[in-house]
Amino acid sequence: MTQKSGIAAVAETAGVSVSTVSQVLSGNRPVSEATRAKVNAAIAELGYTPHPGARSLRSRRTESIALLVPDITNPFYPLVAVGMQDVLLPAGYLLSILDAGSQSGTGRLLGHVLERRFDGIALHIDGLSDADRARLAESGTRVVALGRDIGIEGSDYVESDDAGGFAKLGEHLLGTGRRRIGFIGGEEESDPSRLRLGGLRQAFAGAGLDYDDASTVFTSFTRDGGRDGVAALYERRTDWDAIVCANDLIAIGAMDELRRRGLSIPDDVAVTGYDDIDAAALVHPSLTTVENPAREIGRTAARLLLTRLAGDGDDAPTQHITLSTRLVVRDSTTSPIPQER
Amino acid sequence: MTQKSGIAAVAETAGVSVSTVSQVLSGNRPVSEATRAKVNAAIAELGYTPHPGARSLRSRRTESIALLVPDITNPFYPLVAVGMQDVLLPAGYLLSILDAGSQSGTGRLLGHVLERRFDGIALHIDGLSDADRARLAESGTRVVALGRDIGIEGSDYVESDDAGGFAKLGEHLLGTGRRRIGFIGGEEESDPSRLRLGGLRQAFAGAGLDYDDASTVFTSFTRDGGRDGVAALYERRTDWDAIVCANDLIAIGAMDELRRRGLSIPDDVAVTGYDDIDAAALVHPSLTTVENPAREIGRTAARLLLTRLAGDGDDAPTQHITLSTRLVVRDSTTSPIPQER
DNA sequence: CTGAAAGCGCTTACAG
DNA sequence: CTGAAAGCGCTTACAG
Repeated sequence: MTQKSGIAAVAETAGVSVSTVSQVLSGNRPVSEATRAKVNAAIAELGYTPHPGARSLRSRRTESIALLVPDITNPFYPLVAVGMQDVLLPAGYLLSILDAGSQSGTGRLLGHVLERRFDGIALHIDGLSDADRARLAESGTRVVALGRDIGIEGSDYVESDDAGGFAKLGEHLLGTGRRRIGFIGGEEESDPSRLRLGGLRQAFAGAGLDYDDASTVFTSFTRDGGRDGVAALYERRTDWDAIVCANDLIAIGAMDELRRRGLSIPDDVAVTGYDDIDAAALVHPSLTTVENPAREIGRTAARLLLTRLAGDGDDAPTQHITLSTRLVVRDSTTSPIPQER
Repeated sequence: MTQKSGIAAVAETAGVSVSTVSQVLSGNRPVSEATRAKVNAAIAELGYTPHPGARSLRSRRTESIALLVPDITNPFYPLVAVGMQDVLLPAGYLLSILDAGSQSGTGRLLGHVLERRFDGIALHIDGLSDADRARLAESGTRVVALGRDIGIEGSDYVESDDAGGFAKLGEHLLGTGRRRIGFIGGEEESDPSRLRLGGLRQAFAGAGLDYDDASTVFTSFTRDGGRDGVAALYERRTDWDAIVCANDLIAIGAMDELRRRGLSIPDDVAVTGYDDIDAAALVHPSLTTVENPAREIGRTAARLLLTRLAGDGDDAPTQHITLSTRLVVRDSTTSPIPQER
C-alpha cells in the first residue's frame, strides 16, 4: 500500500479504479450497487473529502456563488444574503458574502472576486466604473445585478420598485400638508439615489407642484450621511417641514441631527426613510418608511442565477424582475399640523 | 500559435517558459528585469488571471478565510466581519462570510465549509457537537474560535469579557435597588449564555445575596427569544423589577413583550442587554447594555489566524485573548424607584 | 457496468 | 537567471 491520497487512496482501498470512484461521487454514470457500497465504505473509512481545486480545475465549476455588497453593516444586505442562501444551499451551492466596505470599494474588490472564479456573482452595480463592468462581462462569470440593469448580455437583474415607493412617500407627505420637502440622497452617482429622487418628483408632478432642485443634497447611504445631509439642507434654508431620506440609515442620522438642532419630529419636520430595517420601528419616533423586500430580492437573485447556471445560459433574453414595495406609515410623519417648538 | 490558455498562453506570447511566468507571478525566485517586463506585457495583453483551483491544487493554499456565523442578521456579526477584513484584505486574503442561519445550523454547514479548504476559519463554537469539533480538528484547517476555547491543539481564541460585563450590569442593577432580577439566556447549551449568567451570579455573590435559579429561562439569541423569555418568566412570578438579557436582540424582544403586558420600563421593570448594537441606542427607552467590541474581536481573530498561517503553526502555545467590555448605562434602567402602573 | 489514460492550469524541485 | 518535467487530485472522453 503506497502513500496515495485523495481519490486514488479511496480507489485502492475499495479495490476499484479511480474513474469508478469519481463516478460514484458525481453520479454521472451508473455504478453497480456492490461497487458503490465498497467505494462508500472506503470513503467513510478514510474520511475522504474531495479537493475542490482539483475538481474545479477539470469541471470549470466551483459550486460557489458570491454576494458582493457595499456595506455589510447595513442591515439590508444580511437579509439579501439570507434570501439567497434560502435558495442556494438546497441546490448545493455555497454562498460567500464579500464586503467592499463602501460603494467605491466594490470596484477595488472586484478583481479579487473574479480571480476566485465563483460560478455566479450577485452585486449592486453602483460604485462600478465602466471599466469594472467591462471586466465583469469579459470574465464570463454569471452575474445577476441588484437594483439595476448592468448591461451585460445574459445578465438578469432584480430591483424593488424604488420610484413607486418614493412616489407613495411623496403623496403621503403632500397629503398631510407638507410642502417644503427636502431630499437627502446617498452617493450622488448612485442609481438608487436618482431613482428615489425621481419617485419623489413624480409625486410632486402628480399633485401639480414643482419640485425645487435646491431641495436635494447627496451624501452617503449611512447614518453619518444623514447628519451631514441635514446640515447641508439647513445651510440652504431653515423652514423645511419634511425630509425624505434615500434609506433608513440616512433617516436615522437625519433624526439625530434634527434633534441636536432642537427640532421636534414630526411636529416641526417629518422624516421618512426607505428599506424598513428593524431599526426603523425601534427609533423614536418610529420611522415612516417603505418596505424593501430584501429577503425576496435575495431569493429572486439566486433563482435567476441558478436558472442561468443550469441552462446553457446566454440564449435566453435578459430578465428584469421588479418587486413591489409597500408604504409603512409610522410616527415620524403622522402629526400634520406644525406646532411651535 | 496553438490554442493554449492560462499560464502556457502567457509563456508563449512572452517567449519564455511556463516556469518563468510562474516565478514572476509568485516572486519566488529572482527574474531579470527584461524578462519580467515581457511577461507582464503578455499578462496584460491576454487579460490573464491565474486559476485558483490549479494554484491551490499545488500550493495547498486557497488564500481565503471563512467566517462562519450563526445569524448574519444579528448586527454583531457584520461588525466582526468588517474587523476581520480590516486585517485580511491587506494581507491578500479574501474573507467569505457564511451564514448558518441558526446556532444549530453551524454543524450542518461545517461539512460544506471544510470541503472548500479555506486556509483558516473563524467561528463561534456554540452549536458544534463534539463530532463537529473532531471533524474540525482532523481537517487540519486553521481555526480561531470566537467566544471560547475550542480545545484543538494550536487553535487560538478571542473572547470578550462576558462574565465581567454581566457582573457590572448586575452591580449596576443591585446598586439601584433592584432585587427581583430575572435572566433570559439564549440557547441553553450555549457557553455565552452560561458565562453571562455566571457574571450576574457573581454580582449577587459580591453583594452577599443569593441568586435564585428559578429566575433563569433560556430561549434563543433573537428578538423572538426575548418575547418568549418574558412570557416564561411571568409564568413563574409577576413581581420582577429587572430583566437581564443575554444580548440586545433578546432585550429588545423582551421590551416588546413587557410593553404589550402594560408594564412600564424602567419604572416597573428595568431591562438590560449585551453587545451594544446600534439598535440599543435607538429603542425607546434606550437600552442599558455592555459594549462588546465586535470589530476588535474580528481584527484580533484575523491576526491570530495570519500568525498561525505564516509560521509553521502548531508549535506555538494556544493563545487566549480576552477583550474588555464597558458598561453603557441608558434609560432602560435609570429610574430606581418602582412606581405604580 | 468498469478501467486506462489524457489533461485541466498551476508550482516546485531538479538541472544547467 | 532560466527551462524541462513531474505531479497536485480530480473529470471525462475513449474503449471494452
